[in-house]
Order: sequence, then structure tokens, then C-alpha cells
Amino acid sequence: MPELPEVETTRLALSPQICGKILCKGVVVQRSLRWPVSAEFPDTLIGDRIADLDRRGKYLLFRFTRGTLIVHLGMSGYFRFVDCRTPLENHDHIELRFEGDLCLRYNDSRRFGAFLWTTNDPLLHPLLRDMGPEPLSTELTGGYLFGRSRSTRVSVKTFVMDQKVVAGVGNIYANEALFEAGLLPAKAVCALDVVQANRLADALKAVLSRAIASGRNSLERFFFHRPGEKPGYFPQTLNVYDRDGAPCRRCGHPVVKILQGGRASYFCPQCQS
DNA sequence: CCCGATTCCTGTAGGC
DNA sequence: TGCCTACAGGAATCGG
Repeated sequence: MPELPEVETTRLALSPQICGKILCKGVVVQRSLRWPVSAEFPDTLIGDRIADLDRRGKYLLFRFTRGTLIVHLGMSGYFRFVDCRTPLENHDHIELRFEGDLCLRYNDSRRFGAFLWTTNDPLLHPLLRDMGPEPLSTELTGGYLFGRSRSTRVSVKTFVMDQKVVAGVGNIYANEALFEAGLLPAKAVCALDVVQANRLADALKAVLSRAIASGRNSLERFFFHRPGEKPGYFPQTLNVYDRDGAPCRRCGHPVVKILQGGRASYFCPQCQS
């Protein structure tokens, strides 16, 4: 469930700790993630310095001097800093040790995450190449969404979750943005007019920036991690997601849950149309 | 080409 | 209490 805000929160927490540091050691406990962890990891990276930590959609880009480690958290992946002597916990798959006894661990119970090494421009990697614009950039406008939605018959929910349309939106923020835009998830996206496309763009930006702001407040969890807590997964108030049967926060009508392509959608039938 | 269904995995929740 | 099944979700890939 890490979507753009959770990944951005992770980036904000890791960046000041690891940027400029040299990787001294890498440990792989489990190579079988979504795809096998790149064979170059860790040997090729040892002794190399991290210049920058970037994000593209839901991907983290650890930019080393000699190449880039592309990381996806999948559904259950998270990083945490630990004392080097801390014994490995269940589902701790990868460890990155930096100069100054800094030990970063990757834990991922469902193993949908990815650790891929590339020496080319990571943005040209097949996984990132066709990704749509960053939702918080000026590239994402109502006009852009309107244009992209003319020639497809998919629902507006499927549309906003398509990484080729917009980068970084997952099920939770798709539901929240559609509520904010007053649009039913099952509505055909080609039926939107320009005004509705504008509302959708504004709602996506608002929902995601609010979540990032809320994530900033939980950054300390990376450094004072309590067992059972997943750093980067922060509490926040959601309007519809996982609230089926509960009263709509705006009008009181019970929130409805439907299945779209085997995935849960939540909406208020009175506030969305 | 387009799009819905299937697939990977395991923790959690619900039913009996 | 305990076992068993269903379900959750990101996104590549399959298949109609």
C-alpha cells in the first residue's frame, strides 16, 4: 500500500542519512522478491557513494556514482535504520551498511518489492520509461487528463490508477481523490467534461500533498522505530477508503463499497456522481 | 490494440 | 480456542 506519499516520506527520511555516504557492506538474505534481486548487488556497489536519492512515481532511485539502484516497496515493503547488532527479524531481506555504522534494513513480508541495478539512465528503464507525469508537477493538469481520457472506455478509477496516465496513485488515494472530485469510481472516464477533468486534477494534487504533509510529521518513526510499526506508513484521516457502511464525513450517507476489476472501490452515492 | 482477469506472496480477519 | 478460507493490493503478463 505504499503509494506516492508513503514513498516520498521514505525518501525524505532516508535522504539526509545516506546521501554522500559510501556503502561499506550489503547483505541479501532473500533474493526472491518480485524479481530476483540484481546479481550485481551488493558486490558491484561496495565502496560506491550515494550521490542522491530520488523518487519517480512509487519507485525510489538510489543514485550511486556508478549506477542506480531502483527500488519498489511493493505492497508491504519498508526501510528502517537499526543498530548493526540488531538480529535480523522475520522478512528482513536486505541490509545496506554505510560508513559511520549506519545500518539500513529492508523488510517485505509479501515480497512484491523490487531491487534492480542499472548503469543506464533509470528513467529509460522499461519499468519507468512509459510512466505518466508526476501528479504534483505542473505537467498534470485537467487539460492533460481530459486529453488522455478521450480514447479509452475504462472507468475513471482504473484510469487514475494507470501508472502510464499518472505516476504514483494507488487504490487508497484513487478512492480519496474521486471522493474529493465528486466523481463515481465506476464512471466512464471518457464521459468527463473539461470541468470535471480539472476537478480531478486538483483533487489528486490536494489529496497527495495533504498525505505527504502528514507523512512529514511521522518522520521520527524512522529513528525511534517500535517493533510492529512500519516506518513510512503513517496514520491519516481518510474519507471513504475502507469505510464501507460508515457515514460519509460530508453528508452522513453510508459509504458504499463495490468491486472493480477485483479491486475495492469506496464512494458516497450522494456526494459523487 | 484494448482491457479485464490472473498471478505472485503472506498476514490478518472472519466464519464455523 | 483453533483451524481454515477468503481477502488485500501493485503491476506485469496473459488471454479473449
